[in-house]
Amino acid sequence: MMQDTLSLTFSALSDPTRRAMLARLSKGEANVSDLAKPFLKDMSLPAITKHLKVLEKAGLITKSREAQWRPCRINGEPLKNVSDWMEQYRVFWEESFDRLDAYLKTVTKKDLKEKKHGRKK
Amino acid sequence: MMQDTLSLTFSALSDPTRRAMLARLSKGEANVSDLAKPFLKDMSLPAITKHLKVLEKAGLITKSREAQWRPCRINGEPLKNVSDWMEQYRVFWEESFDRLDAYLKTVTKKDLKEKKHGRKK
DNA sequence: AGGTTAATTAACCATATAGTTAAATATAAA
DNA sequence: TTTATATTTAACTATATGGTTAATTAACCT
Repeated sequence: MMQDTLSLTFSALSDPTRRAMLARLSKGEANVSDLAKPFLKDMSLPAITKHLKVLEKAGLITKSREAQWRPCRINGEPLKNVSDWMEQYRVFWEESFDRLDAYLKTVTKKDLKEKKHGRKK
Repeated sequence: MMQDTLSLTFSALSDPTRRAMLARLSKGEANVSDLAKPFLKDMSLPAITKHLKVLEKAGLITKSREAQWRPCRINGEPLKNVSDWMEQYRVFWEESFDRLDAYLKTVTKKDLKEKKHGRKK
């Protein structure tokens, strides 16, 4: 079972169908059948409803009512929490480039030496 | 089933135990029993092993061997992918609510116009 | 009222996930 | 060689997840 909001958000984002729905909603409001259209060859409408429920429970979208349609809108707030959580780790992917760079420089130097002295390892 | 790397990463991050392990590893290398210690009142060691396997398969940590210990290190690369994915949504949490609201209303108006003049898309 | 469109709910199924206990493996140390 | 420590694997269980089809609800349109 999952109670904390960050887990709920990450879990909702861990599905490509749901991420595609968010991507669509980032271009503007859309109702359920609009959102379903790209996926109806792969899955049924009830499956879509379920995915939307997951997004809704995570607070990533909101649904309203307009006649028989349910227009959905993206809500970025939970993504703010993800972004805040990510910040503490930024150094670990920016640093890796430095290390790779340093490593490549080392290898190059070593290689040059090896060539000169005809030695390996 | 989950094949794409982004889904794998989000899924690995959707558990508070695993995020706590990452937080611990962000302070430096640690072996399995170090990582387990804060959780042994809540779960068994095999449960810890499984969580670490999830993190490892997502590429978020690497494990090496040192005598009977398995020192683990964080690997930030998958988080870079998450960060890149997140960028397209930054506008939805970072801009003022008024501006975001205005933006969404614009998109909605366009959609309504399209509806008025007949078919969408 | 009857029919159409939009979306959800119910009931069900298969697989994945997160945990358990008990046994096994790997290495060090006595 | 035995024992202790660190960790994993095996076998199992319960619940969650992601899908299905069939039925249902809700609102609109003649």
